[in-house]
Amino acid sequence: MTDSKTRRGPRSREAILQAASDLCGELGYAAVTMEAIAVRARVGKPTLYRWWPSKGAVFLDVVRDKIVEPAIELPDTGDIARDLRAWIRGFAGLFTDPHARQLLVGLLGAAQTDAELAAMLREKVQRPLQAGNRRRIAAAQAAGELPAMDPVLLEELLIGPPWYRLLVSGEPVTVEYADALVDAVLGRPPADGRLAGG
Amino acid sequence: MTDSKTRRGPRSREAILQAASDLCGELGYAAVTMEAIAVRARVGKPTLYRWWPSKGAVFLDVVRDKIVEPAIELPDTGDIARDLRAWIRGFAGLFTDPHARQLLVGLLGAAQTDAELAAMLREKVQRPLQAGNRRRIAAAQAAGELPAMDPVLLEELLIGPPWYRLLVSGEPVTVEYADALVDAVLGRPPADGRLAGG
DNA sequence: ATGTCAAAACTGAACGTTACGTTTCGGTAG
DNA sequence: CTACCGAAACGTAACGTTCAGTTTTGACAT
Repeated sequence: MTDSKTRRGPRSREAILQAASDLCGELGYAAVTMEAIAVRARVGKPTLYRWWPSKGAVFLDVVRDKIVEPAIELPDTGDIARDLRAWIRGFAGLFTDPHARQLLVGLLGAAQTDAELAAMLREKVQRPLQAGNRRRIAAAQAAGELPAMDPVLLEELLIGPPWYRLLVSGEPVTVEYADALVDAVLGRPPADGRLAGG
Repeated sequence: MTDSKTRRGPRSREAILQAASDLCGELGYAAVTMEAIAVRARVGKPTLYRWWPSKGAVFLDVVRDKIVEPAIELPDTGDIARDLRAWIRGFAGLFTDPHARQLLVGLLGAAQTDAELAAMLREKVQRPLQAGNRRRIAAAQAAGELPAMDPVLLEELLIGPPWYRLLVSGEPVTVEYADALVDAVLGRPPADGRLAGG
């Protein structure tokens, strides 16, 4: 029903997403309006609303296309420790880049008061990544390479703290933090040997 | 400097915070407006803006008075494992209660696009709690009761995942989840013995 | 203690502004 | 000719401020 073949997407999808992304970099997420996106993209407002029901929906696609898909997937080189480290470092890089940070924080903030948007965010961005990640973690656990616990919990021990820093505490998510986090969850001693006797 | 003795606060602070809290429960955070708060509290709009610069600022005080202070402090009974469990269970209870959830999620969402509000949130709510918690964790580590790692990281391993569930994944934060989380961070085996073989 | 008074702060209404989401109109391309 | 699209205009809603007119407050005089 929704649409299958002959449906043509918005003619200037790229221009619109680029305009939104640029405006967010220039003004910050909150100050971007649908009107401004339309003007910048040389598109009529009705066209914009035809394909995206809200500003949040536009930025959902911006984030999906330009941010998440290239950057946030648990790799699989066979060495789980290395892969987890690379994965969490990916979050760190994303959460540190000012532009990506603006986009993510603004979008997540909007999703907190827009259930529609939150649902789309989970379905279109989160869920597709989740399945693969958890399978990979469970396999490594079965091979005895990771601590035995609910794979979901293990995943959240790794990505929860960076998200917490991004959305709650505002502390920076550095590469060093990412590495310390992975080491802690893998049960390794702190890299600098501090408190080794505990 | 700000004011010392004869400064009188808003005459009907209680009525205003109560009105905001009630409206949030009835309509959801996003649908609450400053106008509606003023009407409900039988207060003029100028008075409202006189004491709170924005809707977010009002809800910051709501959350601080009614939610956070009574519920989110790491207790100190001498048994650190028990205390951590009670602490994280407190988060679970808060994140599960629909009213508290509305308030917290709405406020945090607004803080993502309002730097002023985010700063107040950290200063007035987060920072006061943080210091005590970290001291308590560090002391327990010194006594060998907790794994040796940066106390900040240990704290974030415990509260990061619940916040992640609240603000990102939307998964429920149950008491069982809280307990499993504490057990995992303390290095205990899963309570139900599942996956015990690794 | 009680009555009086000026200053402060309040309520309620109205205002201009801004962005929303929709509708209408005129031009263009197939 | 027809269908679509950009531009402009529209009504709605909430913003944050301004303006009377009224009530509360604390000080002082009786």
